[in-house]
Amino acid sequence: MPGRLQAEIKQNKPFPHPPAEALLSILRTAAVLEHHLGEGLKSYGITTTQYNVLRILRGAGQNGMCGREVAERLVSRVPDVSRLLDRMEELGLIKRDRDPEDRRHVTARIKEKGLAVLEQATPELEALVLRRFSRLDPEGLQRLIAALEDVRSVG
Amino acid sequence: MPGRLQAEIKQNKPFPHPPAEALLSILRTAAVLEHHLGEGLKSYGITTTQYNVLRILRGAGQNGMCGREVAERLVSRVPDVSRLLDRMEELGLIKRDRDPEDRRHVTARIKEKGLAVLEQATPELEALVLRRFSRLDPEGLQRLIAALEDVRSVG
DNA sequence: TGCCAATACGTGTTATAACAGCTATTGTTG
DNA sequence: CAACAATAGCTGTTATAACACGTATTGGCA
Repeated sequence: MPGRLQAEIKQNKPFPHPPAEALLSILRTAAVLEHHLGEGLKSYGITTTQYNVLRILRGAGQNGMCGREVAERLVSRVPDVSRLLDRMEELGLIKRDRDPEDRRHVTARIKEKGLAVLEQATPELEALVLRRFSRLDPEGLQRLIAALEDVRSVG
Repeated sequence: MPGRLQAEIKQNKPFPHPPAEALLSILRTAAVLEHHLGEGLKSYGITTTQYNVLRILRGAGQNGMCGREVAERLVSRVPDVSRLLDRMEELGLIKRDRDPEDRRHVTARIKEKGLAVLEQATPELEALVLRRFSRLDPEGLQRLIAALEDVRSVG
């Protein structure tokens, strides 16, 4: 079998070595998933990054969280959290207040509208994710997770 | 073990279910790899997307390739190939000529400078990739590739 | 206390991604 | 052959990512 990723990106030559194929597999799969998730969220008017921020802030509850903490918890590094939160505040999804204890911090909290969007969008995303991974059994999932963990932990 | 991805993104609660963890693993790993590759390419003045285009055009040889074909072969979907190729032409990496056979097509070809950049950058990237995947044995690599293939092929 | 580094944000700017719409060229079909 | 659809590419615009730098606030230390 010539490998389906080769067909997907219309590559004729065989891959020089498996690590390169694995690399491309990861990048391409992530691109596909990101695109798919983005499409699913489009009707809610938010991006995947914004969805993640909402989940993070919901997890923080009424205490809220400052911008740096949000940035640390994001899946992919975002060097411009200020304006990301700006936009979300404009959309009415979150609010921000300067922390009176340490006036350098700005504490962000999720608002009702943000919670509502999260609750509406999540079931759809869950279903989407379940379908995506439906061909992998529990053991396959764990192996996949562990392998990716190995890739990241090399640094 | 509480799972290292949870520590990485400072998540305290356990993941609701393995597919969600797998999804985040893929997205996060891709982000890390993309960033890492981007850093490696920075000294050559090109992005990972441009590097991919150079590889694609080198593969096409003197026949070159039209923009639509390049787009199809890219790892992640790029809806704006015209300006991507614009920039690469400005950098002197490629050249473009309108195809006299079918004047709708614009055939792109790699230039000497593009080949030179490719030859300089590739060994560094290869080393980087090999190190990244060094903790996976051949079987682990094949399983990873197959699992990601399963995820993509659900559509 | 006064200086200085560190921290957390904000801002300015450029580059690129994403989306929609437009033009030129070719193929198709009545 | 004329009209029309399909294809390939370009352009305009907005939004976002990425980077560098500036500002306010705090904490540490001589």
